[in-house]
Amino acid sequence: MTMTSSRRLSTAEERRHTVLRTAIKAFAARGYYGTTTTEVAKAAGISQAYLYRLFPDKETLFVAVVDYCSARIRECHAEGAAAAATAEPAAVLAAMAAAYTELIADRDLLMVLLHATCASSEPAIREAVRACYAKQVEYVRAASGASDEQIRRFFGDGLLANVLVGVDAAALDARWARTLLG
Amino acid sequence: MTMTSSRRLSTAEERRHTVLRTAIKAFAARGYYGTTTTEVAKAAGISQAYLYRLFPDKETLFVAVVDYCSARIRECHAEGAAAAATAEPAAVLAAMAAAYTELIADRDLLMVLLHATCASSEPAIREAVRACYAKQVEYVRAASGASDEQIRRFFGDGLLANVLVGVDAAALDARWARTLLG
DNA sequence: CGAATGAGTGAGTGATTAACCACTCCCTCT
DNA sequence: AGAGGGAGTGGTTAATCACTCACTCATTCG
Repeated sequence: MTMTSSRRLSTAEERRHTVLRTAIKAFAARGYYGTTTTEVAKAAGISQAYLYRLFPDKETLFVAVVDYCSARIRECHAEGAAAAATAEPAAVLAAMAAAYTELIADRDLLMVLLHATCASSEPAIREAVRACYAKQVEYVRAASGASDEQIRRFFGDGLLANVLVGVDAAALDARWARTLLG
Repeated sequence: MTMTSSRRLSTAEERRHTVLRTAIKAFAARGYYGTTTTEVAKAAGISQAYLYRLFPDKETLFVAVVDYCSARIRECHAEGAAAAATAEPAAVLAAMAAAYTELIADRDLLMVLLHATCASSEPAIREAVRACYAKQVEYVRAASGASDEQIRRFFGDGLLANVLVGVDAAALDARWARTLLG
């Protein structure tokens, strides 16, 4: 509607993006049910009322955050695949796994996805989580050419890493933790 | 204190046990943050006020439910191990995995543990989850004599199964779901 | 019998929450 | 200059939550 030159992004769109980025931190701690919209707004540096101008309701906001995380993971896998030593499936998977391990080192993104899986009794959230897995599996398959069995093991390892980060197993000096951390 | 014969269990203790059993269903749907104490009380068939007589607060109640689930899983693993064809680690692990798959078919117990992992930003809950994993890993190790690598794969497979049940992947007719279900 | 004890509840309380509305400020275009 | 619209907020509301209290009913024991 407005002008025809420069300054393409409307400020509201920028804000929405800021909210998604900062909301990860907020939702990571206590998930969909346990996080208040006020906390999300504070993390983004805006009022709670304006948060509701940017997103119609809490569920839509959370789904948008999940989609954002899903996209970040796909970027991460892509970078990993690009850095693979050879084009062999196993090598590509290993490179992707390494990139993923680095990505989830900060915990927040990972915890959001764990929380999203938990909150999948809400239909809209379940769909977002399913879509996230669907895109990941198909991307990994396409980029690596790995077999079903390899892909399954890839995701099994990833989920184990998720949980270990989730309970902060690395901070423990216990045999079970060392066993699972490998 | 009371009499010396018969009727050993106090009724309150029986009630507490009923609550733990039925609370699994309640907490499974929306987790620690999303489930109200009223819902838990209703599921157990008692008033919310009496729930608070049986458990000092919501967190203690939830931790007790997690411990109860943890014990159920260990029983399940034990039954699986007992039914193993041979005493070889791989055979014992396979039998345990089969028993576990059967156990989580009803979703509820599994979802509680997933939710517990999510809620591990509460220190008491994190400790309960860690204890649950610790007991599982050490039990599996002792009962099967498997290597660290085998144990890691065992839990990776288990967690993948958890998530797939969590998002009800079996109900989908999509390639990614078939790949991960194996 | 009567007192004591434990099971169990109805009716709240204060705090918090998602969502809404009326409003101000500021920028841009005419 | 001034109108129009978008960015952004303070204040509120109806509902809901964890948790409490005063109370009743049933059993048990001396």
